Amino acid sequence: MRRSGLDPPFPCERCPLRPLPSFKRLQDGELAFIARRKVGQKHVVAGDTVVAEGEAAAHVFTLLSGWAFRFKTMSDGRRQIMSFLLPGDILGLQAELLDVAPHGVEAVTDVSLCAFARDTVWSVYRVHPSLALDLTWLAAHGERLVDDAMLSVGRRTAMESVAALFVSLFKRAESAGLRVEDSVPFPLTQTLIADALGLSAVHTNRTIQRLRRMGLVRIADGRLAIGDLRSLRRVAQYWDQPAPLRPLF
Amino acid sequence: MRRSGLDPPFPCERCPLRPLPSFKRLQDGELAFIARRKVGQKHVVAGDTVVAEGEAAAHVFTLLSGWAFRFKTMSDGRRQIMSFLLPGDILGLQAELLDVAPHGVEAVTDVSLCAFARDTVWSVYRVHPSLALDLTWLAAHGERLVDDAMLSVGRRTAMESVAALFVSLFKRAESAGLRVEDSVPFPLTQTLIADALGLSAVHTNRTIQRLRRMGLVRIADGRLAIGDLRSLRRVAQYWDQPAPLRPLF
DNA sequence: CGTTGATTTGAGTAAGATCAAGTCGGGTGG
DNA sequence: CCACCCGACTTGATCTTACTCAAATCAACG
Repeated sequence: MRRSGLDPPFPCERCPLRPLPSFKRLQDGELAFIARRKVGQKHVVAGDTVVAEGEAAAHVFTLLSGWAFRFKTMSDGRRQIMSFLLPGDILGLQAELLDVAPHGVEAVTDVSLCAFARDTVWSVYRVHPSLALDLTWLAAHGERLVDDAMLSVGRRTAMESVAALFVSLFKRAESAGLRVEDSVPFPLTQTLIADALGLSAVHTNRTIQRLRRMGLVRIADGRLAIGDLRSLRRVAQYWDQPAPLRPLF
Repeated sequence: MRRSGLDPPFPCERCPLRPLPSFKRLQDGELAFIARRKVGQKHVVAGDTVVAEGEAAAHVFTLLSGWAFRFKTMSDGRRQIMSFLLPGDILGLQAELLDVAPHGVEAVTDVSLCAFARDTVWSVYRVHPSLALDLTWLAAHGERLVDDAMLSVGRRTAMESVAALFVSLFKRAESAGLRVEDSVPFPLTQTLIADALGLSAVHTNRTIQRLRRMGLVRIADGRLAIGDLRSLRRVAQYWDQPAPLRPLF
């Protein structure tokens, strides 16, 4: 296990995410404001904890690179993953507002996070109402993701759930600028997928194999490619509205 | 089916919820501001739709009285309830921010809602930063509820899920001032509970019967009483941190 | 080359779904 | 008042999806 720490902040002016077409442009002064509130870069090694379950809030973070997930565990070890976090996603808002993190956050890959000063949220609300609204937008968007996942876990069959997860992650990875040719990076183990969908790892494995044999997905070398998006969506019964521009902190 | 409509607003100054001990006190001017933005009272009859799935946002509402629920349906009729809404809960924030309601809302009982003017959210952010923060708090709190529910649907057994739902609803109803003696109103049908927990109605029925026979809950005359909260929590493996004061719009 | 984590396969089992009746209570119309 | 209807709840029987346990394979790594 390698070290985790807090480095000098990566300069927002050279942010690799912000220029992407899926992110909202900022107004004058807003970028400078965000940059000023950024206190450093946190690095967490794959498999390590970013935020411990039930811990008081440390910082609000934006995920700059790498994948992570939010989860809850039960005393006997059962675990439910609420959502995966990709570059551009914010984390720690709940913990900040509700005083304590109602869930843990763990890094799937090595991860780099932009850390914001402790009073950032409140200062955003006082100084930049439009950024504050963006923050609420991000909270609402986060809930939308969980709502979608809830439909999978509660009502979709294993086949449909896995298919829906693949479509959703593919689109999100694409919008984070991770798509190359017809594939995106895919660092999730089958155990993680199982914990996100409320399935056992064994059953998840068999389900993925079926999707593969149907030629709907290809997973190899840590990358995910979708053969026929239309068909996969049909299997999943999953249609989302086209994503609007999203804010980035 | 009786009529639904929009009546003159119930005066915020005489709000029956706000004085309750679980709600946050407001600063000077905030109540007046809220009252000014309130455009009317919407009444929806039990079983009717408050917000249609996929519809553009109409208003942001606060639930004044009655119970409702947020849900998604699949083309073949399978339905997942994301969360129940009790007096004091806000609804329509997601639809307002994300342009379209990602889920439907239906009334369980007859329901009365405080409707706010279309530009309310933005004006809150410009004029009353502290209220804006409250709005985000409510969004974050809403997501916490869904996260909890997700653990039930994904990882808890039927027994645990039902128990957890009962505990959660009992506490929420209590904090909305609905508790009388050792019971709260309980208008949910077993079908609704099933749709919230991702179970079949039949299995939900048998599970509730078991809880009853164990003496952990009593449900009669549309009310829910919990025999031994401690034991029920143990069965559910459900412990929440004591609720902090929550904002009310 | 042994270890470790991820994936795969097989066999047996159980939680929960589905199908089919039947009960109970509260309306509604005759 | 009574017959009927409807929705919610209940019960029994059967079936299936997905879980559990156990072991094998495979690749990466030190």
